[in-house]
Amino acid sequence: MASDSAKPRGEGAKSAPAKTDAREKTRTNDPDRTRANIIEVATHEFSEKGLSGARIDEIAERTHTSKRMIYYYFESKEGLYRAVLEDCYRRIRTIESSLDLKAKPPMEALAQRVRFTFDYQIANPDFIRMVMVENIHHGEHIAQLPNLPITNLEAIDSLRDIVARGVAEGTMRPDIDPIDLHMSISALCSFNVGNRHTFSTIFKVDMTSRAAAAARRESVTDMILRFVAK
Amino acid sequence: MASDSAKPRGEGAKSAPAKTDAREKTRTNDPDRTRANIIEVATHEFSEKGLSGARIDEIAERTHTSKRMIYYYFESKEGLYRAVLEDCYRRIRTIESSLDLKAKPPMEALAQRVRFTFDYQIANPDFIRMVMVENIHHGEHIAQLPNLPITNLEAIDSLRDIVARGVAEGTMRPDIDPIDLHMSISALCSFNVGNRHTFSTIFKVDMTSRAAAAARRESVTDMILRFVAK
Amino acid sequence: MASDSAKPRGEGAKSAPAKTDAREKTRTNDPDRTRANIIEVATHEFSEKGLSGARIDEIAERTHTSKRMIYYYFESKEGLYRAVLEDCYRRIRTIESSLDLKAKPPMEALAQRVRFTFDYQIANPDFIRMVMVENIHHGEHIAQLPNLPITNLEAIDSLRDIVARGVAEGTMRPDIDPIDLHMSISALCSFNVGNRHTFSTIFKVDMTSRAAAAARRESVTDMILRFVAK
Amino acid sequence: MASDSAKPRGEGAKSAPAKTDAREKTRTNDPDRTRANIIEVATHEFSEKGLSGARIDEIAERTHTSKRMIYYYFESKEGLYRAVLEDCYRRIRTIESSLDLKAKPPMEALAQRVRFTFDYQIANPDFIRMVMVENIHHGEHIAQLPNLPITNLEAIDSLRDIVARGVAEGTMRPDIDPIDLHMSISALCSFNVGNRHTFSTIFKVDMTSRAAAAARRESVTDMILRFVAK
DNA sequence: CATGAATGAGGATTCATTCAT
DNA sequence: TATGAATGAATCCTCATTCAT
Repeated sequence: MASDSAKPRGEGAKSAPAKTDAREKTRTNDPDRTRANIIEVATHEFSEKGLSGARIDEIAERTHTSKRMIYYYFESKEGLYRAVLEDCYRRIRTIESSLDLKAKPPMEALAQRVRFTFDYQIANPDFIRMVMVENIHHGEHIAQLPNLPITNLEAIDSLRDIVARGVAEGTMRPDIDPIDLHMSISALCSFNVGNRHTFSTIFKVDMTSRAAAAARRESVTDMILRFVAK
Repeated sequence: MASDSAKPRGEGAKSAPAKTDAREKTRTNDPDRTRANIIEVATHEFSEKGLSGARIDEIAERTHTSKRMIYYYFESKEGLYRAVLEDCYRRIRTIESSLDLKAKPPMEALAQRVRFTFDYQIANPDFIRMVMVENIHHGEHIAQLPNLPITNLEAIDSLRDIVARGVAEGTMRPDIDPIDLHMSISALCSFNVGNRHTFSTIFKVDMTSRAAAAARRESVTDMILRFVAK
Repeated sequence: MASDSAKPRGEGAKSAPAKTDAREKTRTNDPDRTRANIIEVATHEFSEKGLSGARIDEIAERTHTSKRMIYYYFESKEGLYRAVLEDCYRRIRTIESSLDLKAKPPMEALAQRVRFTFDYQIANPDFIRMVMVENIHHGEHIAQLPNLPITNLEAIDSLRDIVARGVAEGTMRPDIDPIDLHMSISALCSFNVGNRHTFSTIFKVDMTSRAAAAARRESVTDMILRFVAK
Repeated sequence: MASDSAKPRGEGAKSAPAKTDAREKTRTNDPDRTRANIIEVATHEFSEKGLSGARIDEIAERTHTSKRMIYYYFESKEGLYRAVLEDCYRRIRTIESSLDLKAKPPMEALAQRVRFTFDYQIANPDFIRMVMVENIHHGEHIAQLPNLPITNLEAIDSLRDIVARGVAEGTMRPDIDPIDLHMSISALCSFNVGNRHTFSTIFKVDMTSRAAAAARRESVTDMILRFVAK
């Protein structure tokens, strides 16, 4: 149904600057744009309130179109949610792929990868929040996405390559499982965003300031590097 | 300990009048039990479906009592949710406190602490799921719980003690921040439960088998130990 | 779900006269009555506009309760429709059963049966209209009613008895199939109500006046009697 | 017979301007054919689901053209419905007229007429279903068709002729009203198709098999013949 | 304490129809 | 003529919550 060529127009919703012309409620007749705009708005709504908490009316209101268009393109609230989910994963994959770490020394490459991941999560909290939402729903929607699983293996391949080079070089332990390593990186990098609210409340600590984030980023990077080091 | 455990009957109680008289005798049902039963059922419902996804009707149905009782004890859906949240944190605190690590060598104590945390999350997925749900809601409800923050500092104190002993002993680095360490342990131990669904779907790996859990537990423990090691 | 003891309170909706007390929007707390009232109103709406043409809002408006109650008792528009359908068939069965034809001479009994059926259809157009609506929907809803089919066989049994007596008496042919006979009676008696609008428009004839109905009733009765006569 | 068959382009046309010029050449698609195709598809849709149950989108989808064309030719859903209704009646009239019964002996002619009608209904269930749908809507649309009523009187005239010949011949009763007779024939012949679903469900009988249909046809024919017989 | 009935406000979804190209 | 995009106004349905008993 409909085209899926949605041109992703940046991760940060509201900040998109120049958008050529008239904004609100202009009949676009550009399906890709309409679609992308809906997804952009919906991403924020779903990541902020969850699947059941999100309101189609609210999404429609923040959109350049009407509620009816949401159903025209996505068929249902869940259909829209799935599209949002897919889009989130597509974006992170695209960006992760753009990292070129092969030329760098393994340890440095790994550090860069960790820092990049850490920064990405902080810059794009919608992503990890969507992941949480989807996990609350037992991953039932991601399981329905046709062309997702394979693609993300790039992240693993990249790690495997780094580790292999590190081992060859003698700086890394040989018994590192790339998937396990990826899991640890993900866990450590997403916690700061995903669990920010409860953790900071309970332990009365700041987790969002630049300083706090920077310190945590180094701690996380350090932890990963020490883990793989020989 | 008759009926005084129906403690915080709502932060902004509007109508609940004095009800400690004649009525008491008609039914012998233990209010504590009723309350506990509701919380038990609600915990599962909220952790499975989130705050907005959970249905009061469903909770009432699974309960030994009726919907009316839920409102009688908790005043609103949010009131019930808060009670559930509080209960979750109370339980984990109680259990964490029961760990006596002071007698053990620091490294061993830390390892035990990590393994314990890891196992607890696996055995009680409701907890981490509730934490996720609460974070989706920006921690606004946990912030309203009157007597929570202080209590959990025990976990930090315990870690601080272990690290101090490790440093004194010469087996641990001196520049370890206990809160940062706790964050890492939490992140690594909760990821397996919290992100299980998306991660296993995307990377087509098993995360729930005994073997997978055991391997991951050791990897996590290893990571923490290497991190603090001198 | 809910009780199905709905006390049928007369076939003609609007005409019900004395109803004890206050009418509009009084909290009844008498589920049977609420249910019956909803069915009464819904019967008319569905028979007038069909399943898809009927509006839940309209039904609710004409009811003593609210739209919400419709869903409370009947779960969905289709659920309400099914309840209405069942009620229609229950009523006609009840009334048909009340006819005591065994004491009368066969020919006379049959004539009375035909006239009664003819008059019933005219007096209760909702019934045959509901049957038409249900046939437009391929009988899919009546097929879902749990306890219907058996019961209506009384109508057949009654006819079989009449014919048997007529045959024994020598006034009726022996090769009359009671189901086939019932079908003819139904066809002839329902046409006047069911196809009234198109037929009278096309042939520019009056079908609703007392005289027209009376003449048609005799023609139909005559046709049936001649058919079975020896 | 190029484009003049797009006859009654709406009884209350609001906007349709003169469109008989330049455009004609761009596409060679035969408008008559397009119209006929739409009507064909719509006939089935309306007769299957009723006026309110039918979906313009579905009709458009099953059509060789687009939704826009439906509105171009028929102006509205009701306009299309009316066109379908008219087409149904036109077809049955055309076919009924093709029966040449004047040469046959009256009783035989009548029998043939009944059998023909019976078979036609079975072969064209859409017709009787449309009639039912229209009656559910109180015949309000057929009343709007400009040139229908007169035409169908042929059916009555034909019957009148047969009966007159039968009376003259001495085989038929003199007091037969042709309209009343037509009504009976219609009732008996349409019931098998129109009420098939409910009747077969309630009485657990088969009404669609060849054998069942044949038996019923003879019963119906027999009933009509006995009715008119002297 | 306990229950089933009742409800208003809101939320997802659908539909006939029109517009831009 | 023809098409896909777009839409407002319903329309069905749900939910937390309250009332009568």
